[in-house]
Amino acid sequence: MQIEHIQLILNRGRWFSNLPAPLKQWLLDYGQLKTLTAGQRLFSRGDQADGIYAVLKGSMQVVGASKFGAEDKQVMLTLIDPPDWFGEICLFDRQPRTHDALADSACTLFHVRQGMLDMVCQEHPQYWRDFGLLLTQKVRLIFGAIEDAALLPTPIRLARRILLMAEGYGIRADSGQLSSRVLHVSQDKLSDMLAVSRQTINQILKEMEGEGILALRRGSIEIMSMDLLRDKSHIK
Amino acid sequence: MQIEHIQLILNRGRWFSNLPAPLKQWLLDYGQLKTLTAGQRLFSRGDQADGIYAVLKGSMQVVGASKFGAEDKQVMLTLIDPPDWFGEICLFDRQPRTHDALADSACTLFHVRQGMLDMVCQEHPQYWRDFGLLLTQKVRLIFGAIEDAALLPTPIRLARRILLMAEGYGIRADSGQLSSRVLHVSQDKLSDMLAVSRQTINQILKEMEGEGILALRRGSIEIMSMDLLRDKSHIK
DNA sequence: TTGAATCTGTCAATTGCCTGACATAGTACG
DNA sequence: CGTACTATGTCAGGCAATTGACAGATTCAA
Repeated sequence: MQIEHIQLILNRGRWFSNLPAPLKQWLLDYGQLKTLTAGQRLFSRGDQADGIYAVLKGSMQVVGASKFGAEDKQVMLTLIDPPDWFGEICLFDRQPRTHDALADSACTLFHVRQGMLDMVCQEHPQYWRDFGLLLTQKVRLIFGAIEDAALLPTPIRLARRILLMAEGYGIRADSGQLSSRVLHVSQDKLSDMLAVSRQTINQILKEMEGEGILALRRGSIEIMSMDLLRDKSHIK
Repeated sequence: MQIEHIQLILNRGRWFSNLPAPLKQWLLDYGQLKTLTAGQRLFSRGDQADGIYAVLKGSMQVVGASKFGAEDKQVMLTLIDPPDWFGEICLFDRQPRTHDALADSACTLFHVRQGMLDMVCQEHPQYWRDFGLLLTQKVRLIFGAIEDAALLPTPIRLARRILLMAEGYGIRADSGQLSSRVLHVSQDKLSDMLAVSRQTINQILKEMEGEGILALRRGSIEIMSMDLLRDKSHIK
């Protein structure tokens, strides 16, 4: 993949596009490409961290697995699409990874190693703030999701989640631009994301299909009316 | 309050106690005391941020309020006790406050203004990393809470929350030391924290009282057996 | 001291969601 | 090409948690 192409993809993300030019250039110079096959594991919870990643192609899923009572539930799965970054928590505290990261589909990642990051932050400590911005962006998203989970009925939460996914979780540089109408996500994964059963998700999706908001396919969802979806989400 | 006393309190927190000495000193020099009466509001969601706070005396509650359907539910309430800090998200991104902050009881806070923090970070940009550590500490706690909420049955979640509160959320410098046996929290607030109804909380607490784990009082809970509580939490 | 407010304790009725089960339809792969 | 696998769609039974209601207890303020 050409460096210009990488740059083009990354610049679509709000975080990267607002970075100071020297740091941008530095990341482009010292980052490495890494490819994963579908289902391949990148790291697991508890692993020693080694840097941060951006998704250039395909998508990654971030999963918190449970070991309680021999069950194999998983939770708070997030799908990470281009051009978003992940793995930045450990950058600061050098503690182990908090989640598992797996390739949802065949992936091309952009990897910047911990040692490299340490170097550049040693030389330009003001960059710590820039990496902090990556963190706060994610923290604000999480707080929103937590409140939704606690306060809203499931159908509205689902509508909001679909809306968020379609709009790139609000962290795209071109936020005003037209959003993607087709989401490649199974009902099964949606149920993991919202921590409700697949049956419940299916029932609500069917309702929304009946209301002309969505069209359901195998492994994907098409948004038929952004306006109706927004209404359902109770967002102005 | 004497500066030595402030220092003594703050040093009990893991974040502050591990700070580089010059930053510690600087915070002590430029921070200001602020007192709140019980119930007084410090800031609200959407407010322009002005720096970070530590609780020296009393306790603060951090609340996310809802405006959905004219209901007045509140969620993800966290009680912040001495010597813990809050308000650090906005430090990085200068965005509005994500939550409301109110005095749970009469409070003495230690306030370091945004302008001051900007100054010191301008001069010593490596301090951004130290403030980032405050953020990651909180992010890791939140991830834990999210997983618990999604995977565990309510009685276990409640046991874990009580254990966490008793142990200062694991962010005390003296983590090995004996934990507080009496928690000053109403059942009502616990229900907000776990996003379940007060009745359910009461029922579970009564069960735990019957098992000899807790003793219930008006406005407070005494832990009778840390070991039994840990068993109930399924934590080794 | 008396009334208001807050917290605790408990009940009954209701419901939203889960578990489990099974049928169908696409997709991948030998 | 047919078998195995995965995802969707749907039903019924059961249960955990919610809502609503009310009574007693403690604290606060007038």
